[in-house]
Amino acid sequence: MTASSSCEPAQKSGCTNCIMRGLGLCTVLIDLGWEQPYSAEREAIPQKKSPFAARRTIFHQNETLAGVPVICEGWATSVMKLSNGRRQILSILIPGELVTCRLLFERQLHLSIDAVTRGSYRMFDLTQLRAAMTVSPGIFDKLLSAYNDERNRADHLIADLGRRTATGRIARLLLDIWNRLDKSGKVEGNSIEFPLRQTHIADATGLTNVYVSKVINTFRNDSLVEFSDRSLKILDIERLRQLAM
Amino acid sequence: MTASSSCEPAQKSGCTNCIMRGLGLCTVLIDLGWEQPYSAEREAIPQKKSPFAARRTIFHQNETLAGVPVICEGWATSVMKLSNGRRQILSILIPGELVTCRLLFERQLHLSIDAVTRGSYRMFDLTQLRAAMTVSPGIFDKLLSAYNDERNRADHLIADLGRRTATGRIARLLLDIWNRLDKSGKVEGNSIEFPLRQTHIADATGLTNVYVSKVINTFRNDSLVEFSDRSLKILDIERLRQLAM
DNA sequence: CGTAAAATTGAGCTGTCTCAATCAATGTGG
DNA sequence: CCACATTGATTGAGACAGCTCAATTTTACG
Repeated sequence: MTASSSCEPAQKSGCTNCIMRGLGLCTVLIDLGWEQPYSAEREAIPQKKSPFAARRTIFHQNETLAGVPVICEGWATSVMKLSNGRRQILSILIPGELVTCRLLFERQLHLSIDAVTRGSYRMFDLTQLRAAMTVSPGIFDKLLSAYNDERNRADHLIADLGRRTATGRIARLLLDIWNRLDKSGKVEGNSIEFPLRQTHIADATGLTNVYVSKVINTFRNDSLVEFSDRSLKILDIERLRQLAM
Repeated sequence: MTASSSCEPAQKSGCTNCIMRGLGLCTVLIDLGWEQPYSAEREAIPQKKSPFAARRTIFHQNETLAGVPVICEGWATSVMKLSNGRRQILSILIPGELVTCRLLFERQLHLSIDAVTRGSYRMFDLTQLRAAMTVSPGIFDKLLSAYNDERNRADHLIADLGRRTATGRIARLLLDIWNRLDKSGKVEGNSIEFPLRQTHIADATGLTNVYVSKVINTFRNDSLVEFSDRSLKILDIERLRQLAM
């Protein structure tokens, strides 16, 4: 049986590298054969997954959540929307990632979660997670170190926005996503899935979509990267790293 | 007895609003009469405080710490230093504040802590703190919510740097510091202690010291603020808030 | 009191933005 | 499965916010 149109191919699922699976918090799914390729059995698994459509806001700024959402399939962004109508992307969420560890300790979201592609998330119950944390020091440490990673990325983003030029910021964004996908073995040949629009890059780097287009074109003309069919190929990673300093 | 030259007046100590005191983690000091005004007794308290000089780096980027430092007196900054020589201030540390909650879960500092004024810090033992956290849910929650606050500020800074103009960023920085001091009752009349140099403001807002000088002068000419003798007086907070949007 | 650090000022430059028009790609409903 | 509507990308011309450089003055500090 091939995958139906309502279901992503197993490839795109984040389960393999999902933080919750790493914590053993997903045993039910493992037992049920979740990691097997797409199959009738798999579709029979109780679907607690919530789908989301592309380009929709999944959770609104200031919404209150009773759990911690994890992105199962598809890409999303966490966005801060300012009163002047401008938007700043705080982080790009790829499959298998927790939306934000902050929700482990606070029910209110201070930012909006917007979908890039269509996909799905699974909501992990907060009290259940907190209980797991107090019982198991391993889980506690891993979740907190995930929080530290989040914080680390935020700090680097601050430095990028405050002290780097457009070229550097964009190069760093591309390399950052590259590295994250690389860690979970999602680099194929020298290219990765890359569903972000230039608008997303602009909102993530504090630039204009117009200017992003111009910078990306210089990258293309210099044979650094190639975009095609929602994927990114890096042709000269060394020179790109140079631009990222 | 008046304060000796080697000791700040009680006014400048952060103990009154120190997070550790709030957590009851400072009972020894309380019992010994720490909260009394400057006195011979107070000076007799076992001094675990470590002094630091103005404008010095207190902890270096990538240093490994066995505890969590709390600023007792004086102001400091946490700074990210880039390879191109530029620097970005991630946060301004005022007396009574924990340097960063990240150190509760990770021994390595990823940024540098630089003093603004001279002052002192006290190092809280990591294992002792972790133990207190596991024993007392109250302490756990408070420290984690402090971490959330930190994270929150980082997110807002990202949005500021990415999507706001120089005027807005500077206005927001001034108001942010104002509000933090206000919370701990340190606004007197309509002015606050303000030891930051324009260079600090520049590094915190991602601008140049030259341009900061120009913007601040427009603020002065518009009778929004007044700087004198390391203090800041806000003359028209409403209009300043407008500029901050 | 002398030296180092900080602030000010001006002239010129440039990276990035705005506006606007056009073209390409993607998605949707009949 | 096509036609239309929407969203995204490209391009060019012009404007301006914020930068660099450099000289001078003011302030802070040992």
